[in-house]
Amino acid sequence: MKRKLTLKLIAKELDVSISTVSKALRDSAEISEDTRQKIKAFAKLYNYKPNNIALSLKNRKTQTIGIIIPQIVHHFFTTVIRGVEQAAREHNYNVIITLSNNDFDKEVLNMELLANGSTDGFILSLAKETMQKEDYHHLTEAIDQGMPVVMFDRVIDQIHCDKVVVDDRDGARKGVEHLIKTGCKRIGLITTKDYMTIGLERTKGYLDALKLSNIEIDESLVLKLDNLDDIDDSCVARIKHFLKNNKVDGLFTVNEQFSVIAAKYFHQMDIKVPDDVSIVSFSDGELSRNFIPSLTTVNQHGEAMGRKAAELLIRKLELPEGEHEEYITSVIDTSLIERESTRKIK
Amino acid sequence: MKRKLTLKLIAKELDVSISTVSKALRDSAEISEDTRQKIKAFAKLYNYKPNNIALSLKNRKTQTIGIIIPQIVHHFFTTVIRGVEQAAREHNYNVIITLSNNDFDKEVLNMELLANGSTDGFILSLAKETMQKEDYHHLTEAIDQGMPVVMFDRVIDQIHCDKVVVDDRDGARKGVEHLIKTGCKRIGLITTKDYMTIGLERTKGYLDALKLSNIEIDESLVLKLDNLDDIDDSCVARIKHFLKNNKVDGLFTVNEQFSVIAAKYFHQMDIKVPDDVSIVSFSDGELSRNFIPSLTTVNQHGEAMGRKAAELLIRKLELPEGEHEEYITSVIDTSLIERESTRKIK
DNA sequence: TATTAATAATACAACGTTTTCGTACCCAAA
DNA sequence: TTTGGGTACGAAAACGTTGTATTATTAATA
Repeated sequence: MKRKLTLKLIAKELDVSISTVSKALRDSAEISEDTRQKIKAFAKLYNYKPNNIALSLKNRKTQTIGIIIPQIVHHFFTTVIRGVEQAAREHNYNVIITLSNNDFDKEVLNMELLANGSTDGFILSLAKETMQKEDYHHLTEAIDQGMPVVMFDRVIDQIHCDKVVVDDRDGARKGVEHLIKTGCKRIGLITTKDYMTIGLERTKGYLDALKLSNIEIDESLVLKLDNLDDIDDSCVARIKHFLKNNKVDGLFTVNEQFSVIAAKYFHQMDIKVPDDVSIVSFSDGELSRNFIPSLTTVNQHGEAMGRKAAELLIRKLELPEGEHEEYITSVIDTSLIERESTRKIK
Repeated sequence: MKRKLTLKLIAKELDVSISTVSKALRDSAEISEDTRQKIKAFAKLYNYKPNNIALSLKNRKTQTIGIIIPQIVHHFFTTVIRGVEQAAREHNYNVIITLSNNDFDKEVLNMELLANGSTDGFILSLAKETMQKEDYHHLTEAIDQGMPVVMFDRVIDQIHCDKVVVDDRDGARKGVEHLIKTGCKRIGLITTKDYMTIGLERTKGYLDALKLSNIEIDESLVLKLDNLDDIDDSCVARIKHFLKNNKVDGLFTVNEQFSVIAAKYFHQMDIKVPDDVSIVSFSDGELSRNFIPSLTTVNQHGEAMGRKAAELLIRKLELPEGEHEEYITSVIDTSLIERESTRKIK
């Protein structure tokens, strides 16, 4: 490991003081044209770059915002990140990302890493395990310490901070209503256990849609699974079992994966999509787009969420010291993307 | 923004010196049991956490390693990240990620962010645009400055640093040989333009396999596309056009997406996979696994790559000051995952 | 010639740590 | 009473910056 070039080193080399070097490089008028040029030339030659760590310490500001997300494979999170990065760039902030892998301990660790100096604030979506445990001490701690936090997507009410959520309930309603409009009568739902708030909300939307169309609710058509991110064999088995025992002509699932598993099952059983059964899933991703048939989905506008989250965060960051604003929960709308897994509306 | 608790604040509050607080918190024997307890209790109560920035500055070490990757949606990169994180954790390093989005400027920006203090070293895979431009000044600069760098996957020879690559050529050979073994005679290749080294290497592997089996090489069966990550309509059109004009009974593609596009076309044309045409793609991901039929792929062992990259980096980081070791290029093997898009070997 | 004003540079403190070195105090041994 | 040596703490430097205050030098004015 070589030693990096510092102001001190330059100063010594050119036989001037550190302050002189610093000022010359920042084009201060205090320094004579001569010395300034000399110093700048030297710095350029040896490629001097100020040390960010020192700057952060001095300014008590890092100009970076952190993102903590459970998983990165999801197309949705990718779009969120893009949104955050756009907004960040516009306001001259950098972005770094850490993954919790849906693991509680890792989430805590990452938060501590980001909260203890590396970032000015962060944006996070909770790990599944965290929601299961209902242990939010790391969050409240960070917030109490004055670290601005914005939660998105997987949000919980008990934590007081800015939030950006998608209108899960309404999105699910839209999706299910589309199934109804295209002629489905017996609509199944594959969702997650209720501790996942987004699953819960989407379930509500499903129920809303049925009620609005005066379709009787049949509890046996609802499957609540424990697993959201790591689809395993037992999960696949349960879905197949569910579909075998409950004939449906429409299916709404709270994520892509569930839909794909179902579609594979239908394909295997020679049940035609969308003729025999139509499918709509929440969350638009690569799978939905590329599947045969391509899947009709409820799109979450991740980029808009990311943007909004970053803007909320930056607004907090740039508040004058001591000032404080009310927390906002911003609701991002959804939209239906019609593809081949549903019939056309006549 | 509230002010965070510091040693100085604690010292003032308890009317001792900063040194005493620091020592007490680190359980120094110099401090009496009494004072130590008092200070620790106070720190705990108000949740004192040392400021990482200050520590980094003092120690001239951040204990974090950075990852710069072009895109995050790819399952492959996710597995690499996982590998890096595992190795990092074992050696007590943190990991932060930034995305270049295949954009040259962004790659440069991110490198500067990470190189100027935020990390002790980084692991990167080049952006497509960077390879196109062949402008590597940011890399050489960082390396010259003594920042340890490990490149993976998308690597170029001209840069001197540790590297972790997959045996692209051999992997492609394996894939194409599998097609040959299962009875394919006219095997097409969809690859990228030659500036993408990985595309080039995989093309070589394709040629190797044909030569080894004494199959004549037909240039018209090779399609070189300009686009690797952002599949657009023109890309889809070119693939369809290619497949329409060149009847093949086997197809090898350098990534999942190309295979999926081809498979969709075959489905549309009522060409059966694998009966009429078999498909093998490089890079195993979610798409391959979930497609109908699921795709036979050449798996890259991303996790192993990540691990290796992190280990190489950390080894460099922990080298005593001034010492220097030879650069290593580590080649990670591939393996074939047989699925439904190829026929069984008899 | 003495005073003032401008110019050009430097010293110093601060950001939050850790650590080395000092030092004040007390008690025992000489 | 002096010396020696623990014990318990504090002062200060260092990491790399920046900005304010200060000083030294020269030029212009009274």
